[in-house]
Amino acid sequence: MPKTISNISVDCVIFGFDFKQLNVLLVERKLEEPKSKKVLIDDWTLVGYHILEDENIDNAAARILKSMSGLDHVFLEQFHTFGNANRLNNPKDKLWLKHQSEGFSDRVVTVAYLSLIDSTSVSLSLKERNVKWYPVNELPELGFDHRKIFEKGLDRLRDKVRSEPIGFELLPEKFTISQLQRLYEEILGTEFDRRNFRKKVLQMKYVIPLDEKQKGVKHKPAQLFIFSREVYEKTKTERFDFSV
Amino acid sequence: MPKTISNISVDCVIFGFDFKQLNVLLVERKLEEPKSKKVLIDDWTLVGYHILEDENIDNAAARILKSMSGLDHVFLEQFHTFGNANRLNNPKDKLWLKHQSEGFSDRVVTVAYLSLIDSTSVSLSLKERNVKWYPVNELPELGFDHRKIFEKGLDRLRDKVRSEPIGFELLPEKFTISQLQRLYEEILGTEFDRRNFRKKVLQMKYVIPLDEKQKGVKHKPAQLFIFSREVYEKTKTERFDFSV
DNA sequence: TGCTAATGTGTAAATATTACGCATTGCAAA
DNA sequence: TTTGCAATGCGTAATATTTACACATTAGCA
Repeated sequence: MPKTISNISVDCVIFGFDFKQLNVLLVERKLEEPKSKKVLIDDWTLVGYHILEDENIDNAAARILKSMSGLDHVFLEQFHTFGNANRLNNPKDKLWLKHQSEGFSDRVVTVAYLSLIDSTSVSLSLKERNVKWYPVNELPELGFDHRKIFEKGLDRLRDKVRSEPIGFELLPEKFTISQLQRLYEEILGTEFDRRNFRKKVLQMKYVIPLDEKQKGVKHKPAQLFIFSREVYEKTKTERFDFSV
Repeated sequence: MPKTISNISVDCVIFGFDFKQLNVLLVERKLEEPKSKKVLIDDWTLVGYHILEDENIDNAAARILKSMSGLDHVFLEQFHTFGNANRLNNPKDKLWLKHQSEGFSDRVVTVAYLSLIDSTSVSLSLKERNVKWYPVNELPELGFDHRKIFEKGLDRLRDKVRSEPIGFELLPEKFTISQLQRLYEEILGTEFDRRNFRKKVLQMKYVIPLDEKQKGVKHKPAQLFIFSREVYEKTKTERFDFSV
């Protein structure tokens, strides 16, 4: 691995959706006293890493995302940079950094990314550290200033999902209209009328009905749809709008 | 001046409005061969500077903005971080950096800020370098990757002005409805129907009519209004919307 | 006094949003 | 085989919002 830049890092707020809840991907941060095995730190963080010399920041984020999820070419977008002088100054964080092998600066600026992935297609590669999906409203204690970063990422998702068709990134390629509705309701914390929601979606020419139905459900199976970015780009004149 | 961090900077895209055009504040970047006086570089850049050790990034931006405009407590918001490995690698930029006294890294990540100021209240403090307002569609050649930064800043302004009441930041405290309309038309590149625009604005309870009229115009003087952020925050339930 | 260049107001038509009820389908239990 | 369940799929009326558009008013200035 080439050398990293000691004072610049990237953190990813990676969202997934399991048809019930909106989840975020976290990594366990655990530190034990070598001899006594006493637990010094046991909390969670977003996934992140320092950027490499000669590496574009976007590429650093993509690298980290791929190493965690195995996924490439998914929605990944910078949303904010956190660089307060004291952001790594609380005792636990200092302790953690001291125990890391690499020589990190004590003043690190981190560029935060928002990522949306189809979590049904991902099996977490656990590697040496514990990685887990947490529902966004049941988060454990987060290290560093990651709570703040997470909140801002969620805000950005909520903002953006209303004006751009990025919700689809959280669903499998083929999805039903109810699944899409549940997703939007989860993200925005609202409820839509089922019939009006359907009407609205059917107007979007880039949400394309398939000749195929849902399987393995114990009720009337719903029709499946796909999202076409190509059609979306072509017909962009109509404003995308999922306002509450 | 305390020491700066060599690989992290801040750049500000500062917008102003002169009731006709939307302008951006630029600084001249000029370099002459010491002996022959041959002009090696003569172009323009956004205003920016490296951050100081122990200085929060937001504070660095505020410091730079104040040093240029004399203004404090104006609209200032981070919008994107630019950190491609090669962003300062073109010959002119390398030459410029070589001639700067301070020891800058050749890999600098810059955090870009969007600022909106009432340019009618500002007299530029020229200092040692030439500072000028340029209409956003008549920009001169920009150094570094500042063209790209500017474009993204303008995009952000256009986005944001439609969903949040930030346009007022570009106007004097007291303004007429036509001035507000011209501002929105300039930013969004559209035209609004005068009567419908007025109707819309008058519905906003946080745009408050004064018992005072425009002076020094040679036609029927218009009523003056002020924007009240306080009232806005209180009545935020209604969505702010200046969609095209 | 009259001209000019803006401001200031109201209404009808078109469009978009909301509210809401009933028939249909496939599975599973009786 | 029938019946009940749970969700899908469809249509219409009421309401709210947006758009289009025309004429009277005011202050400065010639």
